[in-house]
Amino acid sequence: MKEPTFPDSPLADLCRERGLKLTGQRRTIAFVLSDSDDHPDVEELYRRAVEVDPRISIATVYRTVRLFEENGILQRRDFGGGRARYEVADGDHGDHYHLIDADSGKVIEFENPELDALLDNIVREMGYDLVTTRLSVVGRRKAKPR
Amino acid sequence: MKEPTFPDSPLADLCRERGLKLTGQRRTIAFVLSDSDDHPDVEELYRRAVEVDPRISIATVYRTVRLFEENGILQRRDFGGGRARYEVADGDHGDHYHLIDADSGKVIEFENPELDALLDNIVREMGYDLVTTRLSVVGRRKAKPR
DNA sequence: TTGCAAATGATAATCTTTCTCATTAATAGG
DNA sequence: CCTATTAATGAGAAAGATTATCATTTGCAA
Repeated sequence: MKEPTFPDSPLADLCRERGLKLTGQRRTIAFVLSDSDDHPDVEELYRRAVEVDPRISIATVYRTVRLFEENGILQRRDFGGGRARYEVADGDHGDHYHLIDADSGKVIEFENPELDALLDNIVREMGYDLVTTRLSVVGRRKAKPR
Repeated sequence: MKEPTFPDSPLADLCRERGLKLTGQRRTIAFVLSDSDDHPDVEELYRRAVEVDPRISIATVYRTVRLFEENGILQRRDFGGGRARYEVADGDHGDHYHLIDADSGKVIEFENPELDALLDNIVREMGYDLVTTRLSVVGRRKAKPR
């Protein structure tokens, strides 16, 4: 059986750095994730992974995605629709947020330092340190963009 | 069989106002919801509803909760843990948000007009009208509150 | 009060995710 | 480089949450 060849992805390196065993499947999944700039669910990740290496099972995708989330490599998102979706975790810099088009369901990412700061403040004043922010706003395209 | 007697709740009125048929079960569920100030999941709602009127099935709770959500009476929340949780929808005034204790999982509600305004602004500048905000911040209690 | 469309109850079916367990593979040490 | 050990994987079963089915019941308008 032939091993598919592709370079180690940034996420694969991250995986090794965290002391996780870098198996072929994890290498593949990490590659696929590094290559994605959207928010795939597990089914979709599995589809993409199989393209790269058919010797992979959906159970492993579930396992890997969970492992990566526990290790801060991935973040799980819920945009409705019943299945969890994943994206590469933000670095130490600013978080990013999601605007969901109420009609099309399309997900638009945005950043906003002012929002970062305000949230940090609010949480601190309540006596907590901010760990994660899960924010998605649902919006409807304005009828008359001026 | 005896009908349980209790007054129409605010949510029951809302239900009628929206032109939804006010069945005994919906009246019961609305009552239970009006009486709750937490974020019960369907199982928990079912438990509370059965207390009031045992002639109710969990299927109906699922159906009602979905109906109420579609009609803007309830909002569905995801705090992790695999099941959807529900709360009475905010009025036209300010939204409210959730701080989740990272260690205990406890949900703490808060409001913040500044945050309302900022989100509204951000979304407007992206060409959208804000429909709903889903925000929960996960925080960890500070070790040394000064 | 009656008729009918809609809602309900009980349970089957579906969908997503996790678990089980026999097999396979990664890695440290020789 | 080879081997042993320990963890990861594959395939499918199982679990958990939610939705669908269909015969029966009920709200509500006429």
